[in-house]
Amino acid sequence: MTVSLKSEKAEEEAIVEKIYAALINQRLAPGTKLSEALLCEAFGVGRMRVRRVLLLLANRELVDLQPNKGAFVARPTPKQAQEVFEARLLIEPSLARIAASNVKAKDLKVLEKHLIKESAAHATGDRHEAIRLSGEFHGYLAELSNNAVLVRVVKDLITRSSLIIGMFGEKGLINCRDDEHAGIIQALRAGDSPRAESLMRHHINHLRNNIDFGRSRATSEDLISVFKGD
Amino acid sequence: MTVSLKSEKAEEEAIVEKIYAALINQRLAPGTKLSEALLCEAFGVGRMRVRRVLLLLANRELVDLQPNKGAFVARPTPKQAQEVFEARLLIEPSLARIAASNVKAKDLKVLEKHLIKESAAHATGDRHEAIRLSGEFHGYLAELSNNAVLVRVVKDLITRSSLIIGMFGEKGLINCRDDEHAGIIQALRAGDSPRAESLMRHHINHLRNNIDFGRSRATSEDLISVFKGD
DNA sequence: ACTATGAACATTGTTAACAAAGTTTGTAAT
DNA sequence: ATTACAAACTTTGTTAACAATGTTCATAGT
Repeated sequence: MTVSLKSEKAEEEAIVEKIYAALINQRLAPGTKLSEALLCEAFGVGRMRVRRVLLLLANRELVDLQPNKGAFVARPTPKQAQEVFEARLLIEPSLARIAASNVKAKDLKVLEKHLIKESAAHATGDRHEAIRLSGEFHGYLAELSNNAVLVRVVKDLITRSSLIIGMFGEKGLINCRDDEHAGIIQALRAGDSPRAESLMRHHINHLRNNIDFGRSRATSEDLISVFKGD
Repeated sequence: MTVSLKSEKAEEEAIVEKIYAALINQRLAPGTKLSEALLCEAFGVGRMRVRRVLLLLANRELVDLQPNKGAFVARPTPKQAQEVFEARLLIEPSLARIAASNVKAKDLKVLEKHLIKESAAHATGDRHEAIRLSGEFHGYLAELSNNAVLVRVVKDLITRSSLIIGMFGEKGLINCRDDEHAGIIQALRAGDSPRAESLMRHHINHLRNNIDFGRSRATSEDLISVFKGD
């Protein structure tokens, strides 16, 4: 069975990653209750494991742990939402600048291939996939820094951004305009650090301006169906 | 209204904070074993509580959780250490820039009072206290951003920096030269954002350059092995 | 009908016993 | 004396039962 050297630690991290993915995909809407029993069922693990996972997610402010009530997908407040984007605005442009001096030919290949997928998602109007791919793009860029600390921070911010978009929606139709991503890739290829930084700054500003921090819309989904494939 | 629950939640966070403080104070050296029984005794709480605290600390990479062996204060690798300082170099100068436009008169008062304490610690040669106060200074500055996300990130980096200094020591005698802090405060008072940013960048560069990433200092573990031959 | 009350139910939180792995200690053989 | 091995001990990891809290639902009274 599962008792092998595959340490329970890794399995636990895998569950965290799955929930991460579900949050980014917006298959788990803010406010959704994450009941222990259902998660045990969904992942086929004991309650203790599930509770640890929930604690970790709560620590990253992705779920809200209410005493004696249970765990719920976090519902970022307008204040928190703005903080997240302010943080991204502070970090990611500098990251893009660093990326422009670190980037290798093979990285550019990966990014360009990714960009094609993004365009396709936009073309077919697959909104969730577009959001997921957009986050992935920003994650790839962070990884070009070769800095695990920054990668971790940015990935957390990206995940929270998905929650935020789920909470507050978007004013416009598009979330990450793929042509802006294309421009950033162009700057990277040219090794033009200042331009990469500037483009990223404007890009995140666009993202932020497209979010309506005013009112929130919360929905709920069924847990079992969300993790059916796992 | 249940008082017990609130206090328990707070109590748990309080334990995390206490260990945080001990790490910053360098009263807990890297590699030190944090046995569950000992921590239960020290804080007068159950084992479950302690395990949760350790999980949270591990999540922040402040402790190393080795399966079936226990929890140990993290021993940052040279690579990790450089990543931490690279991250600080990327974030904190921008933070100083923002702080310069946000700072109020009362904030300046707090910072100046703090600076006096720092000078005193340096004067009396209280190295641990100086390190603690230096970290606190950087934390205060982060708080001027009014951004909980960034505050959290920076405080984690500061705590890890203490571990790093504990691991790799410093080439020079001084860790955070209080006169550099003084210069930053001066720039803040003048509302000179570019200067605050520039000073902070140089300051963190000095910090980093004072750390010898090459070899790690002896820890308690090493001491045991040293005494084995006697 | 609608609200209020309380009992039955379900879920979360805690504790304690148990299992498993690691560590130390003592003994015997070379 | 040193190494190898095994038993006793200690520490961590898991499980399951229990306690406490929250939720739902049925009933009764206005």
